[in-house]
Amino acid sequence: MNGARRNPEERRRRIIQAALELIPEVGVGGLTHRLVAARADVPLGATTYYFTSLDDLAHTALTAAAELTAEGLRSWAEALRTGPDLPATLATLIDDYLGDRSRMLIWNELYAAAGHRPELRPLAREWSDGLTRLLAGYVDHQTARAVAAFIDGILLHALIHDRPLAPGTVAGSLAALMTPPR
Amino acid sequence: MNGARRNPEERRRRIIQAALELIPEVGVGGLTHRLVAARADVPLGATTYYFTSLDDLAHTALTAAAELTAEGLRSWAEALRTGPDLPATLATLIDDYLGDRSRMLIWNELYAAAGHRPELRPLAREWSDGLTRLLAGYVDHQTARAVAAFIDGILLHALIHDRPLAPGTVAGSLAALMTPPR
Amino acid sequence: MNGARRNPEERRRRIIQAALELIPEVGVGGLTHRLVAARADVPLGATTYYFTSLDDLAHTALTAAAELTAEGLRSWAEALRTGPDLPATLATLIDDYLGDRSRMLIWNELYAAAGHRPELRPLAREWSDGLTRLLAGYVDHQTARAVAAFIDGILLHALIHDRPLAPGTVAGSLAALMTPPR
Amino acid sequence: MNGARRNPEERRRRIIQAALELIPEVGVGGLTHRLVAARADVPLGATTYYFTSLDDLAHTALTAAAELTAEGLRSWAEALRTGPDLPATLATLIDDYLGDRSRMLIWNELYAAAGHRPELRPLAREWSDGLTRLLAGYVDHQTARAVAAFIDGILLHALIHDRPLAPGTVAGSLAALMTPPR
DNA sequence: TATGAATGAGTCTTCATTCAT
DNA sequence: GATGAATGAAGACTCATTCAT
Repeated sequence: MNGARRNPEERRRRIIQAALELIPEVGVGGLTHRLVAARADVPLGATTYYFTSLDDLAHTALTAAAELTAEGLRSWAEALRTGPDLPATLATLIDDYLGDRSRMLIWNELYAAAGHRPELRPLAREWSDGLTRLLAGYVDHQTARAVAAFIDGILLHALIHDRPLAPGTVAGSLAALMTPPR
Repeated sequence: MNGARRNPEERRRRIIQAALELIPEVGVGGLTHRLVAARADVPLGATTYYFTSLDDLAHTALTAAAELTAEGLRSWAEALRTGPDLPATLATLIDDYLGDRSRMLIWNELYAAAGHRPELRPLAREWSDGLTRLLAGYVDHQTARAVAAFIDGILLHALIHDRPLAPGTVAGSLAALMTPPR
Repeated sequence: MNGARRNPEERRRRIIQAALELIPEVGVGGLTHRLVAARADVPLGATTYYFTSLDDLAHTALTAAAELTAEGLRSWAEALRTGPDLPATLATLIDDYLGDRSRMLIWNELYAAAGHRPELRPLAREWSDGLTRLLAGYVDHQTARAVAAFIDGILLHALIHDRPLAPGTVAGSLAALMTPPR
Repeated sequence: MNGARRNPEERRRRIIQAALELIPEVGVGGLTHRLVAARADVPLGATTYYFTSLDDLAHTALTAAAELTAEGLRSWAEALRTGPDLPATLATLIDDYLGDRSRMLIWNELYAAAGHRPELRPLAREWSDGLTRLLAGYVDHQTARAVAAFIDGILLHALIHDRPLAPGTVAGSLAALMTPPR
């Protein structure tokens, strides 16, 4: 009777979505079939039916997060292309990102998990590599890497400090980083 | 006859040390009494005898890591005081840090764990706050925060990339960040 | 092929039955998952699958015992309604009860457990309250309470003495208790 | 320096006293060396040093409780000897007893424990037998047993009901029980 | 195809008891 | 004589995974 509920693709998506909601709350390591099934409001069996194992589920969810990130990068690209001032636009984009704490937490979990699960490293690199590629359209590659690292540092700081760096400061620092030495 | 075995302080230290070895391998969430006991080569009961709970053990180990970090900061302070050129000295220190992958992994685990375990946030802040305080002796506070964030970003990048940023690039970026705009 | 094993209701009942068998042997506090699972001839996991916790299991078993007691009271009611002489009939019923040592032990365990587990008190009151209600159909309420207390005292004595009170004595005492003072 | 603390007899007594305090709170089965040692404010080792095993400790504590009960019976004997009216005096004594909930709980624990630990049965019988002996000085033996059972029933009821039987009712019932049928 | 009952391995934790000091 | 460090057995409980239906 409930077509949507019975749609396999939809089921998978709900489960992944539930996992993504839970990761910021309990960490990747805190995921359990039961927790995910309850959050997704699907039967317990569904989580093992649609995914080979819990690891598979976690990996799929993190891949989905990476895909979302790729989308985010595309919108950054668009903004940078049309924005008037590179550092200021970047600072604004970063400030927007800071508003999505859960996205940052997922990413941080991914970094940590990649530390002891090598198969996650390519996934963990996606954001940073994509960001570097994007920036490399404006500055040289080494500088792009440095700026990407700086941005990651800013996000990391925001996670554990009550007050993030002020956008103005960020913009200034970005400008300094990206301006070729006189 | 068995003096070593009867040395409580030594026992505690061995257990903490084992936990610190394991965190980079399995993550904070991957710690188990059994794993720690086996690594420390102490009976299973010892891990619960010396620590109220596994959480207590993990927290104690992370606190010990923070203490090591504080020591590291003191040696950075010394190096900066005597070093000729601030950015170059910092770049060297960072490069040294990059050699201690396990220390970086522990720190990263701490960041991630702090994301869903608020009681760890003060601990997670220690490195970043200490670094900021140190830098604030040389530049204004906002800049110090930005530089600290940058350094954390560099370390993070090194964790997931095969090749870290070149010290020369780092030194250049630091100089740019720390030089007051003309 | 294994129909019986797949019958959840049956499983639950077996586990509860096992607990009820064990309580007289080891006490409520002596119940363990392992003990119950072995007695019920079910896998260890079944005891935690069907009951939230060991406390839940014990509570459920005691509730089942209370239900049996309620049935017992209904048959007492029937017997008293049709019996010729109230005290003599009661004495006979009590004497019958004395033959079921395990039921008495369970009830005694419940009383003791209720002493330090307040959530069991309502359950512990069921027998005594039901009995009082029943008797209140024949004598005034205060007397009914006194008689109910007397009956409980008789049962208690039987538990620790080799030889219970003689039914004749019991009948005489009941008659004395229930006869309005001249 | 602290002579009392170092006095072995005193130590034993403190431990037993602690156990007696704890039994109403956690039950006989809930006793642990640690709990008792903490309550008695003695080192953990003392509880195993002065008692062969935890069972021994519990048994000794219950024996001490029985001894207290024997004392209680002596004062009942004295009261009954000098009191004007037997049922009324007994009712008063019972009412006093009801005020000492912890003593009732200990006794109830003893009854329950005796159910599955036969070695405790003689101890459990002490109160009831002593009471019967005492009453046998005033009424025939069978009646004495019945009255003793009634009194135990009253105490039991008080444990699980908020409101005990009224002393007046108790006195009336006792009078009825103890008056030879006309 | 989909489910949820079922299981047993593995987790943290408690604790009686031992024993070196 | 006394203590408290130490240990390993055992307990409650969780959960990934399997599989009958």
